[in-house]
Amino acid sequence: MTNTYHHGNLRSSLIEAGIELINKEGEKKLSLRKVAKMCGVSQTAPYSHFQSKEDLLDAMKNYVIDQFMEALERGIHSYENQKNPKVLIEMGKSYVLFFIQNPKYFPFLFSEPCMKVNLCIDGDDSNNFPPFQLLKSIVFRIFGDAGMTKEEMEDTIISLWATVHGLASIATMKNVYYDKDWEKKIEDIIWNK
Amino acid sequence: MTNTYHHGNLRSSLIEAGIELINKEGEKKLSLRKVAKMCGVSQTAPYSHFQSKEDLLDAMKNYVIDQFMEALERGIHSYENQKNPKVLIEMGKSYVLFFIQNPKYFPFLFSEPCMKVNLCIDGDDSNNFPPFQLLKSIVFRIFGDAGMTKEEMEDTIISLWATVHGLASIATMKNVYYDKDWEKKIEDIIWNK
DNA sequence: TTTAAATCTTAACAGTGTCAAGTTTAATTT
DNA sequence: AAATTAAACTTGACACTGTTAAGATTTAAA
Repeated sequence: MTNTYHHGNLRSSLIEAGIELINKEGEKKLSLRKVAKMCGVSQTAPYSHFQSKEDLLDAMKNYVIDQFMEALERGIHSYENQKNPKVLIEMGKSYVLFFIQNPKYFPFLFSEPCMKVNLCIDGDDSNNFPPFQLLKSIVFRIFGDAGMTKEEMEDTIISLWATVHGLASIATMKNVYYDKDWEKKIEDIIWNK
Repeated sequence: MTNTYHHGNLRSSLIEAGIELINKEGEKKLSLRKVAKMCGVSQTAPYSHFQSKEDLLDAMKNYVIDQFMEALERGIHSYENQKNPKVLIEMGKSYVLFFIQNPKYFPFLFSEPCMKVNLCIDGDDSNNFPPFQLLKSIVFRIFGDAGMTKEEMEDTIISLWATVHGLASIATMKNVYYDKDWEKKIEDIIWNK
């Protein structure tokens, strides 16, 4: 049939076209009208699937977060013994590496984050930013039975996240010049903790 | 005289009005026209002083960087012995504290930075991002004569910056919930390095 | 088969950055 | 002191933006 009025897959197409634009030109140059045109659809068609531009951006972020979580979990499962503290190092490496491989995702995810992050040790995790929730659960799994106090675990969690997140931030800043191999340097630094 | 045609101070007024807007509503809601209106001047008047909106934003960032540098230097000089490694901790605390006190400045300065950062140990520092140049020079001053290799110093510099920058990033994310005292937690974490 | 709902369309609105051309004031030269 | 030039501003216009309103087309439900 030659029906071109209904796209069929517009919602996910818009998300993927949007992410393509993010990787090409960054969030600042992304416009709803461009994304719509990429999908061969009128300017206002997206409003059948998203309340606003911000709403589409949130959906795109969730799409990226899913990929991010998969990368983190691949790193974590490189050790069979899930109580080996080395899994934290692998997670950290995966964290930084994901953004080195997808530099545009870092400012996109973290400039105006779409999700809540609860740092409190006994805080509600059900709506927590998934990567952070994952870090929290792993620290608990490794150190919870090992006599570490809650306060020490909280310090560990925040410190780990700060270091790794800071490394990712530096490694992906487009104005940072560094002539050596980031991956190696990051491994060095994470190991020396 | 009743001359209101020439503003007299427009360039700096635009910068300050722009920063006021950043603090009120963030960079995303800042428009050239709003800033111009705040200064009681027409939409295109800013073009006599800045080539583009981006150009004004860069000037605003440099204005903020000056304040930032002052805060860092106040922290550094809390010890008279400038070779005491504790000055690095004071610098780190000042770094994070500056952004806790001015949360909107963090995404503003680092989302699309206006200056180059050269991480290479022997790199050219003349055009380097001033706060980073400062960190580099202090690490050199403290550890340069103390038998530390260049490679170790580079590790130290990147690691310090990553940790402190990561802490600032976390502490200022508007979606991060944390019910305790950030300043104390940051002190804990920086000291435990 | 009619009705309702979902998905799309065009037309229009106010707001944006920026250019072009002209006006007013200040500075410089004669 | 007068004339000229340059700097700092103005209005008007352009293409682009997010978003709303009202209507058209297709699919799903009754």
